[in-house]
Amino acid sequence: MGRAAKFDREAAVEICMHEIWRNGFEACSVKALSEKLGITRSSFYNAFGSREDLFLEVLARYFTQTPDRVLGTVDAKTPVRRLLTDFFKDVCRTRATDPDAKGCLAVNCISELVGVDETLGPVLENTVHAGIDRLEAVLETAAANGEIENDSHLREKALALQNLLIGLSVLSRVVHSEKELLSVAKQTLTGLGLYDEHSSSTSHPALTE
Amino acid sequence: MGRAAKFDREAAVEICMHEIWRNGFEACSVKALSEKLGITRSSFYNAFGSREDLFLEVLARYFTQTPDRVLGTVDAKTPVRRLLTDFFKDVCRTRATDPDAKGCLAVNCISELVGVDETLGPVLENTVHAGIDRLEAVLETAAANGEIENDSHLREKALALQNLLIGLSVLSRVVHSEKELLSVAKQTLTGLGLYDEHSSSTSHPALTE
DNA sequence: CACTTTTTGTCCAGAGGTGTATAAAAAATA
DNA sequence: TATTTTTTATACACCTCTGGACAAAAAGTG
Repeated sequence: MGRAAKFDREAAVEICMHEIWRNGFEACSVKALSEKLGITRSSFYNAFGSREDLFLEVLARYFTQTPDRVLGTVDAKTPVRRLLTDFFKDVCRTRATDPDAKGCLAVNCISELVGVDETLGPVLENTVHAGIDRLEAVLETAAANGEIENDSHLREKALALQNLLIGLSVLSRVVHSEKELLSVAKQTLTGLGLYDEHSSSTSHPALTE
Repeated sequence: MGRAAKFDREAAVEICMHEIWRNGFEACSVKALSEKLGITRSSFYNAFGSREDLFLEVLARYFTQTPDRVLGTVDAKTPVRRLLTDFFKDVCRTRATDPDAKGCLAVNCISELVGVDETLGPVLENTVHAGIDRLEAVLETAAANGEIENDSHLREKALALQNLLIGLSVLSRVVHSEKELLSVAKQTLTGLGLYDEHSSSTSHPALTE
């Protein structure tokens, strides 16, 4: 019942997310972010606590929007190869259609923060490990329902998938052609026995560069 | 016939390279680098011109030391699959044995500078494209001497190799086990038809994590 | 010694930013 | 009106840094 906040917190986090995504975390000072939001530094600190806390909020929000949400929707009946193929196609399209070619926020910040920032670095490390865990779980589902062979190397296959994802995220900063990114994904997934030929292209034909 | 420089320029570039590699370019101010070198800012500017010029010198020096030098040694008789396999093994070992897990200087700086710094960003973009070109040339050699099939998709295969390399560079910031990195490389190379089973392990058995 | 190059130190004028504290004003509700 | 929360503005004390200019000192050679 006190004064209402002047700005929409969700919208503010979204704006900060894009600034950090485009310019990197270190380049986004509290002063610069406050100005971008049209509020004073005092209001920024009152609303978000600190730049580090804001970053954690940004990360959380980012993960509600990333293509890899679908990896958490897997159940015993999910056709995993189709899901993975669709997922990587979605990643390629998302990265290729981004006008700023910003890549992936989390992957961008690995270079910047892991081994450098004692608080945020480990957060990003955990993000990568969680991603590998999730991919492994997805592969376990595939093995359980006979889609792929369980050759006791699912962890390694999950690592290779995460590597493909990370690589695409960085490569897309430089290579902007969806077709080229898709060819990388297709080749690597095919080699891992995970490419689904009949996968939906989600109603969009592959775009030419 | 004037005064001699007080410091060894090569050694200075090496020191700066490690600082930038470990902390990122933006974090390395002229003041900090000068202090690290034990010289004044004036001497820094006199010797290197600018921080951007220094960075270009650092990059050039870095590329004289990176594992991918071997890709330029290919001639018509080179067994390409062995060379590529050895190369990726070397990359995995180099990254895994780095006590700081610094990854790859050039790849680290992509996130930081591409799309952000108008001068240095394009330099790094060109580096990536040059890497793809070089891999494509290597694959053309392999096709010419019958090691692999020339299916008119060598450019795409080169892209997939570059993606593997970039992925490993970033992944190694988080995953420090050489064995795990090697498994990623092996799986992906195998899938691309480029893994050489009899490749030398360069007299070091794979280290366990 | 003269000449040259490098190093040093200082200044300029400016730029950018930090977290914390505090008081007043503003906005909302009862 | 009183109460509460948010916003604003300001101060503190400090920090960090920039490129360029310039003069003097230092170091090396002829």
